Amino acid sequence: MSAFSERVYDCVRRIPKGRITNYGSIAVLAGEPRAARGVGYALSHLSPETDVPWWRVVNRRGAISTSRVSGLAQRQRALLEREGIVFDDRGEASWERFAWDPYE
DNA sequence: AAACTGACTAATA
DNA sequence: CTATTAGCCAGTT
Repeated sequence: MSAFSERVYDCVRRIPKGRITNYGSIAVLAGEPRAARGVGYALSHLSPETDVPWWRVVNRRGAISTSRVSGLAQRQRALLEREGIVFDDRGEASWERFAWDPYE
């Protein structure tokens, strides 16, 4: 496991319940501001029993980015709604309202 | 070492 | 608004 992935997982673990963030922010916190894709790749290889709340990470629009994996998007949305996140008609969450501020 | 892939973004048309 | 292009990084082949 690379140091970058370790930092990514550590940052994701810091996301409070009921909040969401995007891949780019995680990349910044991990020390690589342009590694959004790397973040996505790292999260896609997590073990089923991991303690990392990967479902709190969505794309820049506040929508589920796991569309490419069958069934996963639906599961992620269910997990988020279970924590209080609300999705609109377009399947997007209110970024202004649920975004995680790492400095709080 | 080079080419490919992928749960990304920003800029452009 | 959507579609396309091009950059970006990590990990695999």
